Amino acid sequence: MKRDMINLNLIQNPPSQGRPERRDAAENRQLILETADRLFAARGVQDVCMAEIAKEAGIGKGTLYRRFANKGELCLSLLDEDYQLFQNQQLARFQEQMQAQLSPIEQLIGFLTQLLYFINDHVDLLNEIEQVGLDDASANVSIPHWWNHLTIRGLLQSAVNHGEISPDADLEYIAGALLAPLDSRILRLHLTAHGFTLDQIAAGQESLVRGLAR
Amino acid sequence: MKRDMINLNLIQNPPSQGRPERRDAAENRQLILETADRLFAARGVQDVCMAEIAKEAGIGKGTLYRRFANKGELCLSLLDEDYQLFQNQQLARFQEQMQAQLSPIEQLIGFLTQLLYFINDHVDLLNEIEQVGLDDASANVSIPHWWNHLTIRGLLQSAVNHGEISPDADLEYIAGALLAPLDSRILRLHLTAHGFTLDQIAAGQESLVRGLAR
DNA sequence: GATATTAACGGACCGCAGTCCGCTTGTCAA
DNA sequence: TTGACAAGCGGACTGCGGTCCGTTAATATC
Repeated sequence: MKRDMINLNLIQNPPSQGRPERRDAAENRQLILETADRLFAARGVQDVCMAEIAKEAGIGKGTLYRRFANKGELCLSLLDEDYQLFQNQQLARFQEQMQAQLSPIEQLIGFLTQLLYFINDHVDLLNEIEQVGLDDASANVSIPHWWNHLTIRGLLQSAVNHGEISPDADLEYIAGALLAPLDSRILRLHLTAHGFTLDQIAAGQESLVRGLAR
Repeated sequence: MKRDMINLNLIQNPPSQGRPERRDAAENRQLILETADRLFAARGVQDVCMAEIAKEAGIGKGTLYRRFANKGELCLSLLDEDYQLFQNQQLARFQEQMQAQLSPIEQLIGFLTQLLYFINDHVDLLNEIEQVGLDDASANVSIPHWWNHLTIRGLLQSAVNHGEISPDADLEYIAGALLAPLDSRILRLHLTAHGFTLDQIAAGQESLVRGLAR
């Protein structure tokens, strides 16, 4: 069975539906992204407010919010490039590993490790992204989250097909449970309050996944 | 080996250190708790703001914040009674189950299920509690979280001693990983966006725990 | 090039969490 | 009873995320 691993790519950098942005609007989008990137790098995502980004970019707050509905969406756009790179790297890895006949369980362990490091590298942006939409019912979940979930689910399904995991397993939930400790808020908790190290987490993940295989 | 399961009980309902509260202060604390409880019940935790609680209680905002440093702390106090009840119930359960010689793994599954339902019943309060302190480095973690973690860890340790789990396992991390999907924010995500049911989650948890046992 | 249309723009504005500080009052010792 | 003082008190204030709406200007059509 083929896994559904098309690069989703529908983060909303250019809105891509309706007619294209006016030139000034497109310029501002770029300007905002560059400004935000610079300010975030200098003083941390948490400590830079939207008004400041607008001011520093020399535009009004209304303009900023016309481009990006909220801080999370801005952060999502900022993450976009790196995340697409990550997706493509993983896709390439899967290709190699498939040819090398690496078992799905091993692939899953590898993916979770890679994901762990990626998330750790972008905790602050992701934190802002995940903060958004606690009331919004659906659309609650950021796009990266869904791709991660889908990928893990796909690997689990492969493992079932490969006989490594019982066909009775609830793959949908297991994927969610494996992903939960990688939520940026939880990860941060684990790293700071609990004092876990990245290697420790990677090892722990691995042992959990191995537990799934019989 | 005995598990460390003293009822922590040090939620800060009366502050319990330093001299006792002045009478007016204690009255206000009660008044605030009752008012908040009523408003939250009527319109939801998220939709009631601190100013409204103060106004409805007929006190100033400063007074409110003198009693409770932030909304999360207020919610924690509101949760206190129920949570202590929960703790005691679980402690009693463990007693029974120990006498019935139920294996630690089974006890853990039972505990996680009970915890799932408890958290589900109090998602809104917990959500507010967990929102707090993303920058605070330590003290980040709410007291309930620690007790839950400690309890799970204790049960895992018993399972190791009982030969159900490999002694090489990283119990500290595993406890964290099992608890992660029960974080109120993640649980809410799972219930709404993913559409998981409580029974599904309980079953999924159980299968993960069984996977840990060899 | 003139004109209409439609999106972009900017900044005043709102609501909420949390802080500050000058005023008031309970409590305890004399 | 009184007086001193720590604790309690209230509400104006700040900062931030996000919205609104009157004004401006880019494009499309003639």
